[in-house]
Amino acid sequence: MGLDIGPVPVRTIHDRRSTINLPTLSLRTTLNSYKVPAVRGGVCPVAEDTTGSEIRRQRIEKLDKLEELDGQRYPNDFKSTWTAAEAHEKGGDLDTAGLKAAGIRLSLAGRVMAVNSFGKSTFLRIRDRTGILQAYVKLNVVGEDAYQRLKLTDVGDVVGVEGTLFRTRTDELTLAAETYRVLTKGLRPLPEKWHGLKDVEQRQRMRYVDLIVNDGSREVFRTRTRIIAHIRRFLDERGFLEVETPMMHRVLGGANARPFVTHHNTLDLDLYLRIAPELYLKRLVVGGFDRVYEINRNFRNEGLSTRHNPEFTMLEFYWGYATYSDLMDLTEEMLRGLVTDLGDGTSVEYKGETLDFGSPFRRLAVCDALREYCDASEAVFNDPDQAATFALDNEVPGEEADRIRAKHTGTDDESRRNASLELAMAVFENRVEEHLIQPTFVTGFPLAVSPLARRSDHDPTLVDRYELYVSGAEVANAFSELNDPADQEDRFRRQVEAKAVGDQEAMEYDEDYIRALEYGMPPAAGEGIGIDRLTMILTGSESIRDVILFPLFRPEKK
RNA sequence: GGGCCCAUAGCUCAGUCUGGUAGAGCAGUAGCCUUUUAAGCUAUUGGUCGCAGGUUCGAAUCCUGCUGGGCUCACCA
Repeated sequence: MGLDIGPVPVRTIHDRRSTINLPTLSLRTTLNSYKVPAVRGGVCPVAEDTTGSEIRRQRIEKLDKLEELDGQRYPNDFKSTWTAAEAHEKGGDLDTAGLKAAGIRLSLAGRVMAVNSFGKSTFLRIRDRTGILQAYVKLNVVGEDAYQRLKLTDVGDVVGVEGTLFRTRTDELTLAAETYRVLTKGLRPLPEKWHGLKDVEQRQRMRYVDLIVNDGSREVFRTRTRIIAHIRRFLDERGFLEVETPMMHRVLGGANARPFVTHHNTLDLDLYLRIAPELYLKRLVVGGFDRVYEINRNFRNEGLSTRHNPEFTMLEFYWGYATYSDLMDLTEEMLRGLVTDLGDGTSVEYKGETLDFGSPFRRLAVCDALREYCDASEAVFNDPDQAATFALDNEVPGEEADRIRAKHTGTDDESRRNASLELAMAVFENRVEEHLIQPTFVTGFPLAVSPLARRSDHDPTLVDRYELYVSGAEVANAFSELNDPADQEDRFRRQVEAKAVGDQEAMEYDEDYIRALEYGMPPAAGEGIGIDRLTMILTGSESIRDVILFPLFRPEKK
């Protein structure tokens, strides 16, 4: 059974503020020195949390002592001259004598990741956004006060060090401190230095901690950004214009999915969070931006899984005077370039398979796939009764099969074939997708499941559409666009009818979009690529939550 | 929503099968230590064993329910 929850209202911040309870602040009453700033609007975001209270108490005491030494608790006047990476660049080629001669001075700020103390001298590993540089602090060099600050330092604090570069006995480039300051005292201990933070839930709920301690996690999100930057560059170079279209829609459309609903107070207007930007981007093609793209969020009110987050990022782009066949070539070129740019070579290891992006991608029609993987007979594609039996044999729920048949009431050959193909499509989703490991363009989609795609010139029951599958998951969906307003009107009507027989994911009739098409949309082809899923494959992540910085979770219970 | 699995110190984990005073390493605290890098040595703090019931003389351990999470199925991209 599917999730049978209706549209979920999204409350505004204003609404939530008026209903939230003021949490108690345990520390405020037990620790005089824990100074809490006033919070606007009387809503304090600090919830009661006694986690590691003993350790926190000790660290707050250290913070007090630092204030006694320095006159303030959280100084913000420290400037680092170089990053850790720049220090390694400047000093990396010099040996002990060379460094002494060069006398390279710098100041560096970052988080303390490890401390090795010898009483009157101490090594610190300091990490900034670019990497790690070791610092060496000696009592007789920095003086009593600075060394006292050092003794009040814990792993996890943010510090600032100024000094010159030298090499240790083990030949490690190190900053010999002349001054030492604690910039931000960490009140909570970092996870264990060797095993790190492994608990999946904690890593995702407290991403800030995950990013501090897990190198792999930082790398995944850097790679995600590189992927998006690469795609932008690729499209920009080819004359595509990046735009932003509305996230709040009055008419549901552009995809088949269940929406979130929100509300505009002044206009007293219910709005959907968009499930796809498609219909707006194609309005822009009408407007003359015939190479246009958007990389942004979509929202779908459906279940959560390792492949689904309620908000996810899509690239959608539209290319005037091109066809879905041109798009296949462009997509291959884009992904091949991306894989080459990110790693070495044209293949990617994912879930124990070597995915080959170097060779031309396989192209496979839906019907051929069903013949190959499910032994479908010809009758399955033309006779709704045979198709229904085929569907039930392949674990399509009877309820779904009935609903599909109810949408196709005509008795002519074309209607019968439409019904058969839509049933066959359900089997494809159940039985074929999992086999499509290597990048594969699946073509020959039924018109019945493609309300926005251009009808095939060779078969009126098919459309010029493909989906790209990689590692058994849909990564892209593309088609030659339907720009015949009369045909589009007819397709919208069918969506409305489908909604009437219980298809909760069907689109609504979009009058304004029809009007736009009546002004004339140039022939065009468009594609959507799931950035999260692409990132999963290119970073070796098995869960979508590993490539989304802050995935949706149930609220933490107190 | 169904199935399987998990929840013990700030973190990583033993202990559960076979019920008998709550354990280790790291982190922390107090010392020693001026070239370490999972530094070392000595001592030591820290737990309502996810929550609520039940069985029992006695429950981290057995039973039931609940909460949160993971995988998976369904829905979907």
